[in-house]
Amino acid sequence: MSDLIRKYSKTGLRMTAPRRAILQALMDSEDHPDALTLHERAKEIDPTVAQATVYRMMRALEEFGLVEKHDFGNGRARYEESEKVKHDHLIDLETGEIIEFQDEALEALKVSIAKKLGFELRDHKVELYGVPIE
Amino acid sequence: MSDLIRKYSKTGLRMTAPRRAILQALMDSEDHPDALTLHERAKEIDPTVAQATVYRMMRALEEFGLVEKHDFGNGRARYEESEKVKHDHLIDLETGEIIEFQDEALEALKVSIAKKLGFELRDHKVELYGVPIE
DNA sequence: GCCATGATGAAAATCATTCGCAAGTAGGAA
DNA sequence: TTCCTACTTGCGAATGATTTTCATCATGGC
Repeated sequence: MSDLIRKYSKTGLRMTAPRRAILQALMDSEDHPDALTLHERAKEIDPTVAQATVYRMMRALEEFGLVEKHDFGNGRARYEESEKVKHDHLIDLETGEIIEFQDEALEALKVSIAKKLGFELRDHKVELYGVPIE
Repeated sequence: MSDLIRKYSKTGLRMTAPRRAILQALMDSEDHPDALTLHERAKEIDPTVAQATVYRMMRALEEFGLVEKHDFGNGRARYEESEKVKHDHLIDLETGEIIEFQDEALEALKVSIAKKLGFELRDHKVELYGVPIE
């Protein structure tokens, strides 16, 4: 059984057809869809889902930490399921493709920099923008 | 004479009263103002400056690299004069205050991670969000 | 099965930002 | 200096993403 569904059931939020469709669309996504794209995908499962419901759902999922919201600079927020292993993103400026990466040294450095400044790190955002070599 | 004015004159864009006011407001700012705040400040110098002009000007300044645009997650883009020494930001989640920092190891790591993934780093965004220790 | 509390769809409302346009002006050319 | 034209401006309307309103509907504990 999916992790996301299990986590969702722990939030106390009601399970409804639109929400099931949105959760399913999210689990089926391998990319980082924005709300409108997610709406398209959810409608394939349940054609009655409204845009507003997707926006409401994404906000709720984000508040409960089940989903992460990103702004990759193109005007629409994009989402991905939260995972145990944190990763950051590199955006290919030529294709818009998003590459995920995970780097221990970087994680450690973030914590250490925050501490040096007198802060406890609560959240962070690292995005690299680049072009393919050659 | 200000660096910003000098750099602006090299862009080929015309110098007008509204633009001079916006540039001055920017130079007088020690924080990371958003477009509307900048509009307020520019109006103190030249009360006729319109919002649209501020937005147009900020877009132009960004395109010429004289200014950096940030999204610290509060819905409005915020700006700061570009500087020779690059720095990143740590946002105090309790006060909203923005602390600038510069870390050699972090800069090097960003380049190295991008290269390892087969990319040439063109731009990046690092934001740490934290709460003061104690 | 009942019903209070949540959830939903549709459309209107917000908010930051951009655009259209008619009128004004910087600044190189003559 | 004066002219002329392309660049700018202010204003208000337009946009586009996201949020809210509201009347109606449905979940899930009892």
